[in-house]
Amino acid sequence: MATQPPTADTNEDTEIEQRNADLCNVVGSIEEIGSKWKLIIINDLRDGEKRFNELKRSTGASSYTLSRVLDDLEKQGFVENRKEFESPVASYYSLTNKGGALCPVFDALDDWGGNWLE
Amino acid sequence: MATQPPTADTNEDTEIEQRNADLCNVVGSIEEIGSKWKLIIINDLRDGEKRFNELKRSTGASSYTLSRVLDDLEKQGFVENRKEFESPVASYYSLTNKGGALCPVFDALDDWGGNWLE
DNA sequence: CGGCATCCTTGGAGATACTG
DNA sequence: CAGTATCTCCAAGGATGCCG
Repeated sequence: MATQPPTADTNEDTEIEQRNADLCNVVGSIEEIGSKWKLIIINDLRDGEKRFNELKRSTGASSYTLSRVLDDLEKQGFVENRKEFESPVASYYSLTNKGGALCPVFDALDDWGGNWLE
Repeated sequence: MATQPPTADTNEDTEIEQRNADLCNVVGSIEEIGSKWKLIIINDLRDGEKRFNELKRSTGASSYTLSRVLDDLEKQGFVENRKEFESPVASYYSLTNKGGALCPVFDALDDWGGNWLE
């Protein structure tokens, strides 16, 4: 992709706008979930429903952080919470469709890691 | 960070290790590039070579941040730097193979954004 | 143009302790 | 078990200035 010289820039603007339209999705996505804990937690929930302390153990997040991030993810619509009020309270977290739709992203990450990590 | 549990551990560890084996690639990847600016900058370089101030404009990062993150990315092997010392110095940044191999991740993000953003 | 050096503010996040 | 409440600390990152 050679940078076009400033001559005959008729198409350049639209090209750039086109590109921005392209990249906006990525940047927007990054703004939404581009933080370490969000990514790790969402990824961890790909296995299916998990409870609070289970997540705490598997992600290594403190309960404070976990609580906050889960709350955030729930508000953003990535995660669902289901509570059972019997005996010792149990609350289960799982991905919504929106959250589950991120699987290809993690698959790609997994793939990349397999080739380039270590 | 290896927190030693005071009480003798159960066979829970093997379970966790098993899980880590599965998720390690993803988590490892996230640990390496799971920060907003790194992702945004790498994504921005997918178009090809860009110079410092070009990146500064297109990413919106301050020169301080941009400089730091680029430096980091270079050390991590995601980004390459090419300098031209003539006239006003020019330095161009581009993705290495390792960095370019992340394209599928961004494609997946782009795809996701297209469906779930806005 | 590229990019450090500084100062300063914010919040991300660990540790710990406490409740329903 | 599933959180909430503090307290605290440190790194991320904006603003600004300077310099080759």
